[in-house]
Amino acid sequence: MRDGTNTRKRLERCALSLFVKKGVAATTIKDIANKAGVAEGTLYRHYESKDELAQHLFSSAYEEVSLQLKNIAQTHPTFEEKIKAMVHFFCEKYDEDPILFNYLLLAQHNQLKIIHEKEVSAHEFLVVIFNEAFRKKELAKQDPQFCAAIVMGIVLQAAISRVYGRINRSMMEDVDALIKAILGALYS
Amino acid sequence: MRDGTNTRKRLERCALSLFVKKGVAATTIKDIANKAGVAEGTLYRHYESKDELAQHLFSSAYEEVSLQLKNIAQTHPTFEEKIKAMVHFFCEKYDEDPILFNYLLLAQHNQLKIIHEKEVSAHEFLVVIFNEAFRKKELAKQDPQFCAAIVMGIVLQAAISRVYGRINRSMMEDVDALIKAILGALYS
Amino acid sequence: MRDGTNTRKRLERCALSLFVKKGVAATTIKDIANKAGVAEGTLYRHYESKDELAQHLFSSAYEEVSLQLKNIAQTHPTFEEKIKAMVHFFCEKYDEDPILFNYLLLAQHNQLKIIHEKEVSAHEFLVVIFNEAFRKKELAKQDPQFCAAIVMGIVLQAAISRVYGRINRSMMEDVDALIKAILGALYS
Amino acid sequence: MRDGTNTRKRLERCALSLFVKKGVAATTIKDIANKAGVAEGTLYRHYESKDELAQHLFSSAYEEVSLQLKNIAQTHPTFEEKIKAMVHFFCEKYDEDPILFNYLLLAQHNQLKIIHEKEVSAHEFLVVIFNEAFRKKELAKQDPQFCAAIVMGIVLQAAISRVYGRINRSMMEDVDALIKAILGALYS
DNA sequence: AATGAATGAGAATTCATTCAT
DNA sequence: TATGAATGAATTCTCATTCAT
Repeated sequence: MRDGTNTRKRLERCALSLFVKKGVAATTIKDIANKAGVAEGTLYRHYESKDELAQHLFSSAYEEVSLQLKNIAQTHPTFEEKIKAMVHFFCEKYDEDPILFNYLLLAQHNQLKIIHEKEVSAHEFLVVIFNEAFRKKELAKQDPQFCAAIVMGIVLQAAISRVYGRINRSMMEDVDALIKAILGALYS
Repeated sequence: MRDGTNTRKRLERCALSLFVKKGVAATTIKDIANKAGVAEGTLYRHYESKDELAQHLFSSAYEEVSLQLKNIAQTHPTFEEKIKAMVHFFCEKYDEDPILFNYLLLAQHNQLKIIHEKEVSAHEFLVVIFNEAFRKKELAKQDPQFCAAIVMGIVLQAAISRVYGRINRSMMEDVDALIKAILGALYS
Repeated sequence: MRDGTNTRKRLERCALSLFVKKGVAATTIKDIANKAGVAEGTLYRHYESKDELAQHLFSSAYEEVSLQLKNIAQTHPTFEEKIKAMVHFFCEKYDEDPILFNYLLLAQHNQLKIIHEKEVSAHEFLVVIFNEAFRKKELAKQDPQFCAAIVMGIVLQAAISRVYGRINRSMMEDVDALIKAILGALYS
Repeated sequence: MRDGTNTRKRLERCALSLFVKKGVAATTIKDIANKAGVAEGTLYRHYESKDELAQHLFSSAYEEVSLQLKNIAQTHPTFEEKIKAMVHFFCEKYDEDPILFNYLLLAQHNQLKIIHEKEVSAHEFLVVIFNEAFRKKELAKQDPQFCAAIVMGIVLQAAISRVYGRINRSMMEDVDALIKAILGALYS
C-alpha cells in the first residue's frame, strides 16, 4: 500500500514556498499540485481545502514555536536571560527553516486572528514576561504592550529584511547585535 | 443630485478599509460596492480595474509620504534630528489617517512589486541617512540595512499593535518613547 | 437596465423539467444553463447554489399548495365535501402545471424532510380533517394516519401514473372516479 | 480471518440503508465503505461499480418479488383472492425487510430505466389481472391502469407512511384493513 | 454617471475508479 | 481479498468585467 506521508510532506513544502512567493490567495491548487508533481485531487486527500492547508501550515508551526518560546521563558530565571534565550531561539529557528518562518511572518497579518483566539501569541508571552520583570524591579515600569512591540518589531523586521533580500547573513550572525539593540531600546 | 466626487471618495474609503481588513485579493468588487452603497458597475466609472484602484490608493499615499520624508531628511542637519523628525512625521501621519497608513504598511506584503519598481521605500531612505551618518561619524559604522531594520521594526510594530487593538493611544502619545527606544537601540 | 425576471423564470422552468426528467443530482448546472440559453454563472446571480434552486422550486410550490388545501378544507363544512373539494383542487392544480406537480411528487422523497420540519404537509392536514370527522361521527373511528395514507396514496399514484405515461387523460377527467374510490375505500 | 461473504453482505446492507436514506446519487463510495468499516477499494472486489451495486440490490430483490407475485396470481383462481394474496404477500415481505423494501419502493423514482427494461413492474401484473377480471365479469369494466393505480397507491402509501414514521405498526397488522380499503375502492 | 444582469474564464472541489503494496 | 493513496474528469462555484438600459 502506498504511503502518503511523502506526498503530504512534498505538498506542504511546495505550498509553503508558493504561499511565500505569491501569497495564499494568488496561489492555485493547480500551482501546488504541479509543483509537487501530483494531481490536483490529491491535495484533497490530505487537506479539506486550500484554506485548511494554509491554516495548518501556519498553526502547526506557530503553535510549536509558541510552546517552545514559553518553555524557554520558564527555564530562565532573570528577565535579561529570558530575552536573550528567546531571541537566540528565534534566530536559530529562522535559520533552520527560513521559508517556513517567512510564511509565518507574512501570513500573520491574515491568519493571526485565529491565533489570537487561542491566546498563544508570542506577543502575549512577552507581555507576561514584562509584567514579571516590572514586578521584580528588573526593568522600570512601562506599558508592557509597548515593550513587547519593540522586541517583536526589532526581531521580526530583521527577519523580514531577509525575506526581501536586504540582508543575506544568517539570523544567528546577528543574534548578539539584535540582543544588544533590544536591551538598548528597553533600558534607554 | 449625485456628486461623482463623493462617490469616488466613498469608494476609496470603503475599498481601503476592506483591503486592510481582508486583504486586496479577498476583497471583491461586490464587497466594495455594497459597502459604498453603489452598484458593482459604478466602480468601473472611476477605475479601470480593481488592481488599478488598489494601486492608486497605494501610490497616491505613498508618493506623498515619500516626498515628505525626503524633505524632512534634507531639512534637518544631524542624524539624530533627522530620525526624530522622521519618527515624528510618521506618528503624525498615522494618527491623521490610521486606515490609510495601515494599508500602506500591510500592502508591502502584498504589493511588493509596486514598491520595488519605485525603488523608493522608506527603508532605502533610512539606508541613505545611515550611510551619511557613518560618514560623518555621527554613529559607529554598522550594517545600514540592519540599522534601518531596527528603526522600521520599532515604528511599524508600534503601528501594528494599534491595528490589533493592543495599544489604543495615538502614535503621537508614544512619539518620545519611540524615539528614545530607537536611539537607545542604535547607540547601544 | 436589464430585467432579470425573465431569465429567472426561464431558469426555473428549465431546471424544473430537467429535474423531473433526470433527477436533481443528475442534472448539472451546465444542463440548466444550456437549456435556458444563458451562461453557467448566470444561475448564481439568482440562486446561491443548485440545491437552493431545487429547494426553492419545491418549497414555494409546496407551500402554496398546502396553504390552498388548508383554505379549501376550512371553507367546506362536512367531511365528504372537504375531501371532494380537496381532490378537485388537486386535480385542477395538476392539470394546470403537470411538470411542476411531477417535481413535487418525485422530489418529496428527497426533500420532504424539510417540509416535515415546517409541519405543513398535506398528510398532516388530512389527519386533522379525519380527527374532526371522527369527532363529528361522520366516519367510523379508525387510525387517521391510515386513512390519510389511503387518500394520499390513491391521488398521488393516479398522478404518478401520468408521470410514467401509463395514463394520458387529464386528472380532471378522473376526478369523480377518484373521489368515488376514496370514499369507497374509507367507508368500506 | 476475514470472510469475504460477510464483507459483501455488510457492504450490501450498508449501501442499502444509505441509498434509502440519501438516495443513490448522494451516497458516495466512501460513505458506504466507512459505514461498512472497510476501505474504499474493497467495494470493487465485490462489484464493478457503484451502479452495479445499486442495480444488483434492486434486481435481486425485484426478481424474487416479481416471481413470487406471478406465482401468487396464478395459484389463486378468483380476482378477489388474487388481490388478497398479493396484498398479503406484499405486507409480509415488507415486514421481513423494510429497508430492502423501501429501496425497492423509492428506487422506482431513481432507477426507472431498469424497471422499464424488464417490463415486469408490479403495476403491469395488476393490469393483467384486472383485464382478466373484466373478461370474467368479476369486476365492472374500467381502465385497468386506473385500477392498478388505486391498488398500488393504497399499498405503497401505507408503506411510505412507515418510512416517515407516521405509522409504527407492522404492515401485517394492517393487512385486512388494506384489503378492505382496496376492495371498497374498486367496487365502489 | 449609474445600474445590476449577464458573461465566461478560471479556480476550487468532488468522487468513482485505479493501482501499487 | 484488502488497503487507501492517487488520479483526473466532471462539476460546482467565484468574481472581475462588460453591456444594455
